[in-house]
Amino acid sequence: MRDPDNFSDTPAPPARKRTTRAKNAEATRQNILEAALSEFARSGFSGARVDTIADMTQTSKRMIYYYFSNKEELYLAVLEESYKKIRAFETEVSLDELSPVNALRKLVEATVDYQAGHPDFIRIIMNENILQGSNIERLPELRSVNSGAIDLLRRLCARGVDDGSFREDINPVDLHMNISALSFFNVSNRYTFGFIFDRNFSDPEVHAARREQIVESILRYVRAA
Amino acid sequence: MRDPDNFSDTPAPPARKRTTRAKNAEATRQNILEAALSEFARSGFSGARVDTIADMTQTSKRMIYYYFSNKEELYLAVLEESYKKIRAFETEVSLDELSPVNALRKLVEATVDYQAGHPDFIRIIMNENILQGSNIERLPELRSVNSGAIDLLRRLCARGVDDGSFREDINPVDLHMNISALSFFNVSNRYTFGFIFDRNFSDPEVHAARREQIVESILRYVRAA
DNA sequence: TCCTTGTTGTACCATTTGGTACATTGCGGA
DNA sequence: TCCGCAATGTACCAAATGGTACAACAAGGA
Repeated sequence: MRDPDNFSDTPAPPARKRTTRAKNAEATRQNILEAALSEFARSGFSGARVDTIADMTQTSKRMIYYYFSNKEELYLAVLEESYKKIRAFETEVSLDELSPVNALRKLVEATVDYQAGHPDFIRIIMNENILQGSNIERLPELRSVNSGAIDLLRRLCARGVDDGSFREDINPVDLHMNISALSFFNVSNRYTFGFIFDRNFSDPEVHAARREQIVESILRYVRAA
Repeated sequence: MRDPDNFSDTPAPPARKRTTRAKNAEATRQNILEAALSEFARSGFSGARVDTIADMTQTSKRMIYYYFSNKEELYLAVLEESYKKIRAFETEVSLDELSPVNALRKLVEATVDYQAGHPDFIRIIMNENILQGSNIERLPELRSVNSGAIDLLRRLCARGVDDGSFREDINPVDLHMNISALSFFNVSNRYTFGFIFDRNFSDPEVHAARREQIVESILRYVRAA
């Protein structure tokens, strides 16, 4: 994913291979972003330590401030990239050749799996909500990004109404919210809920069973009559 | 619930009445707990400032360390009290004289309203999950506390199956999880979701409409056939 | 070859922050 | 009335933490 060249975490031997500096620049930036995602997700904005991020990087703290002028900007960059990645995922799921019911099933399953597979993303969003959305407001382009998800559902609902499998009065935003809520909660509250009710969501079987319940819940929500 | 005596939220005039010290002691502790809940909820564990909590209090930082030996213990006390309060609420909702469908409707509505009315509680739980449940593990009594919620649902399901209104294969933990997820998400993701999809959940009408969708979703989830 | 410019490492600083030393006050029991 | 101890206020500290000064290095154009 990245040129590991002459950077390493340990006190480091002088220098080994050698690539052009220009090439490393972007790689360094990405390297920082990945480390930052992990650290912000683990500890929240305030809990995250810039020094810790630097240590996870193949470069130094100096570089963090070189590419992202301060901690807040770095956090913002992480937030933006996280949302862009989930959008990319959504558009990848191909549903057009499936029946409405099967398409919705597939979409829900994919969403549940995606969220479960990206706990860092979930935590970043949780953290942003603790901060009362103060940063996301600076990223207005996310609105158009996410409205794609609604369009997708709107079309799907229309198809479902046409073939008689869905009821008519479904608001796609509510539907999206139901899907999001059920798949988000699985991950977001994994620790407290898992502890209190003794469910280990890391277990693949537990995950699959829960996913089926979510699918069931959504299908029952949209089905006609 | 508490002796309101000479405590108030505003900067407050020097000192007014005068109660016995002993009496004030418990009040001071409660006063600190309330301030801490608010601050931890607003900023998360790391983001919360002990000095800020002290400022919100009618007493000094010294007292925080007197009653709770350090920041972590204070956080733990807040977490514990939050859970105990939500338990108290659940047992208060009386459902026995209602039909299963109406009882479930009432329970869901009450849950949605309760969570919406206690955003600080929601944030505390979010924060605890960001911390990967490291503190809740030290409060094993919460397990028995919350298992009451499951018992309630189990009985309700049995009644519903008896009178033919509910399907037979409902797992009460899954049902509880659905209810929790849908009502939790409303509050937990209020800022990001609200911003992206332009929904203001503080608006009573928006809240009521969403609540009805959640009830609908749950009822469809349990209904027979 | 040399100089400009983007990139990077080292060492350091000022402030913030959790936490404490120490003195003081006043209630309640003897 | 007086003393012991719970309760509290003031002032302070050491460590952690976000951020920076400054120098140096490398690559590419002149």
